[in-house]
Amino acid sequence: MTRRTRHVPAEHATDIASRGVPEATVARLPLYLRALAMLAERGVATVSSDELAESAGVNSAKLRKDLSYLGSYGTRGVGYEVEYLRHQISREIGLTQDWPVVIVGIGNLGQALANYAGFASRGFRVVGLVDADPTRSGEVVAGLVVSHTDDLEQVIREHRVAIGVIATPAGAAQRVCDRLVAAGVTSILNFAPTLLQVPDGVDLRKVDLSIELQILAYHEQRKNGAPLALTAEQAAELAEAVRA
Amino acid sequence: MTRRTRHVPAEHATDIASRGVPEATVARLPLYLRALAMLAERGVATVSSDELAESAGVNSAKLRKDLSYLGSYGTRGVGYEVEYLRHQISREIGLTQDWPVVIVGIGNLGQALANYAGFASRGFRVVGLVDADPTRSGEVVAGLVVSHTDDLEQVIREHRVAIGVIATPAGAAQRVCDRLVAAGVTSILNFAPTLLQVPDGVDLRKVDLSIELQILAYHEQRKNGAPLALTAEQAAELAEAVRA
DNA sequence: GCGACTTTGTGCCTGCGTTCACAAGGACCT
DNA sequence: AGGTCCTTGTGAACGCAGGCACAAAGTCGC
Repeated sequence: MTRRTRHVPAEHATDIASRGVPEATVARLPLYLRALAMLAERGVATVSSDELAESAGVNSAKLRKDLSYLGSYGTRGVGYEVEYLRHQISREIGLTQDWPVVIVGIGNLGQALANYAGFASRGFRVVGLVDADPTRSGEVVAGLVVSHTDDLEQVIREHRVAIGVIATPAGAAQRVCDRLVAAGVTSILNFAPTLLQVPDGVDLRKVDLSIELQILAYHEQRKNGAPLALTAEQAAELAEAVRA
Repeated sequence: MTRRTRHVPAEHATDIASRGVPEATVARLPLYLRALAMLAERGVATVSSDELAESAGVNSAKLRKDLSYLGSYGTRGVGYEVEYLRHQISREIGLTQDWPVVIVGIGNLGQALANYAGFASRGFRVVGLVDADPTRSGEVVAGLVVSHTDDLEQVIREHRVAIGVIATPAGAAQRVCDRLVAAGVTSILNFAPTLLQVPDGVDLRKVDLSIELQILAYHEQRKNGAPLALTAEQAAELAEAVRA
């Protein structure tokens, strides 16, 4: 029963519900939210954990446990009310409020992000597009005028931006990161393929496009490729295994 | 000592080294590879686990344990030879061979991926760009001519593509996925915000841009925002906690 | 050649996350 | 009103991953 409580001085009988949601659960809440959105669109009013779990692509026991961290929002014997659950999860993640976001680096990736519908539809509002290239300033991308990096701090303060997205080349990422932090940004999503240093209190998440491909390559190699291209030691070990 | 062995009939004294690398380790190998590349570029010949761990942003004990799954490539009292370790990790992931990749959906994201230098430099070679929009066929992106979706199967067979990248809208993703699988692709990286179904034997990884932002929003809400915007129940619970 | 020093490789412990299986609880029918 | 059926919520067991701390093993200086 004792859940993980962070920076909470005294442990009481029951934790405050909204605290102590495991990180793994938080990462899945958006999945459930999307599944619920699809169900709502189809006019489904009520859904069981089995059905919802299948829509989201997870185990139903895991789904129920995840939801139980948020509270008891289901009805035994019936299931979950789609709209109600949707609202509860949205509130838990913080999607009922508006999150102004600034995107730094308006290359192909930055533009893709600026145009990404998944942001706008979920409480995120891109309020600033910033690029270091002066020739791009003034250009309109996704309905927004691109600003020069010099104006980064102004954009952040003006719109009270708390979340920044870095889509610059690796070489510029740390400088941009430092400036974001200095200007008051406390959550950063980094697409640049480099390790960023942030002070305590700033959340940093990383999306690395090439790492995902490399992981796929690893598994791919182990499927059919591996037996065809053995190293000397592997061949020796395999031979031994077969002999036995 | 007994590591996880999958689909191996008999367990021998020592597992085949290249098997049984934990998934969490596989996901970090690309990190080490990048750190090593940076060190090599700086002319560093030898590196200790402490130094390399810092470059990669992980715990040094974890780094050593990860590397130990691949073999004993270090020298006690000295460290790891940068180039040698780099080669070993590359070979383990399968980056010493060439991986032809096809990208489906040449929107902003698809273009970003096609131009992404991190692919080419690590054994991945984009051999096909495919888009459903006929007006885009013939267009040149990242030095490649965009093909129409109709030619997808031909591109895959011609180049023996094993890895496909889906960067289409959500609605088209499953159809594209099915065709990739039917044409022989066995590893898929999906950027479309939707759940894909693949048969056994096909590896599927997902990158969801909006999920990452939502996770950040969750933590952001819990920093300073939460105390300012309590729900009625949260307020009641907080009051109770303070009273005690 | 030997001892001191350095760094790897790993045994062990701890904690988180997943899954099973079932009790608890509510709806619905009779 | 009572019983049956269904689905949630969760206790408990298990397995993977992370991290400490140390023994093993090599280098380097003398």
